[in-house]
Amino acid sequence: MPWPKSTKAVRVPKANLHSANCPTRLILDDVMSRWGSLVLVLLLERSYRFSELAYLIGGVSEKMLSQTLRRLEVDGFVRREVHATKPPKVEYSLTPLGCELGKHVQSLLSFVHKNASRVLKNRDNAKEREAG
Amino acid sequence: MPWPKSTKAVRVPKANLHSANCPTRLILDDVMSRWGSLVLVLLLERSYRFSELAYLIGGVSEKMLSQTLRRLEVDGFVRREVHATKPPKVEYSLTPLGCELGKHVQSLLSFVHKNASRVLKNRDNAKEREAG
DNA sequence: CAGAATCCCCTGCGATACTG
DNA sequence: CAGTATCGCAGGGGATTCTG
Repeated sequence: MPWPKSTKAVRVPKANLHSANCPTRLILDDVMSRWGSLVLVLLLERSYRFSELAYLIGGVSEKMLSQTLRRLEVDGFVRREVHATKPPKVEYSLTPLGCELGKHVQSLLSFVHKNASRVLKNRDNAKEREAG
Repeated sequence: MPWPKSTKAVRVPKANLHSANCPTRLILDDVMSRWGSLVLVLLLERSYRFSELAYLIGGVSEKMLSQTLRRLEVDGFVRREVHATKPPKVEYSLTPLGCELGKHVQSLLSFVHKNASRVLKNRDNAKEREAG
C-alpha cells in the first residue's frame, strides 16, 4: 500500500472515512451487512424474540441471525434480555444508540425500496443495451 | 421456504422488505456493499476519475472498484463519461437518483463515523466482560 | 490511464445435528 | 425456545498479467 510521503498534497475528504485503516469500516461491516440492516429496521418498530426475527426475515439462517445479533449487541446497538421462563424467552431491542442508528438505516432502506422498480428497470435497460 | 397459507395473520411490517424474494435486497447488495457505500459518498462531493477513486478509497483493488462502479452504473446511480483524450480519461458522477441515494448513505456513514469511538469502547467492554 | 481476464485462495454462509 | 458445533462448498475478492 504505497502512500505518498508528502502529506501536503494529500486531501482526504470527509475525515478519514475512506482510509483503509479507519475503524469506522469495521463497524460498517456489522451495520451494512445483509441481515444487520434488516434487523435494525425491524427492531426500530418494537422488540422481538429470536424466533420472531427468524420468521420475519425471510431466508436468514439461525446461524447468521445469531451471529448478526451478537455483533450488534457487542457494538452496543442491540440489547439482549433473557427471561428465565419456561420455555426460555429472549428479547431483543435497540439501545438508544441503536435507535438513532436504526433511523438512518431505515431512511436508506425506505428510499431504496421506494425506488426499487425504477432501479430494476434501469437494470433491464442496461442488459438490453448490452444485448442489442 | 414454507410460508403460512393464511395471509390473514401474517403481518409483514414496512411493506415486504423483509421477505426473501423482495427485489429491494438485490439493490441493497450494491448499495450497502463495502465499496459501494464509500463510492457513493465520495461522488456526492464531486465527480472523480477511476484512478482518483482507487487512490482515495484505501484498500480497494482495481477489480473490486471496477465491479462496484459498473453495478452502480447499471442500477442508474452512477454515470460514466468517457473522454477520448490522450491518455484516456473516464469520469464518474452521480445521477440525480444516485445523488438522492448518496445523501441517505452519507447520513448513515456520518453517524457511524461520529460514534465510532463509542462503539469501539463498547466492543472493548464486551471483550473484557467475556474475559473477566 | 482505465480497465478485462485469469488464477486461486480463503471464508462466509447454509445445512445438519446436537445442547440447556 | 434459543441457540451452539461441525462440516462442506460456492463464490467473493486479492494478486497478477494483459489490452486499447
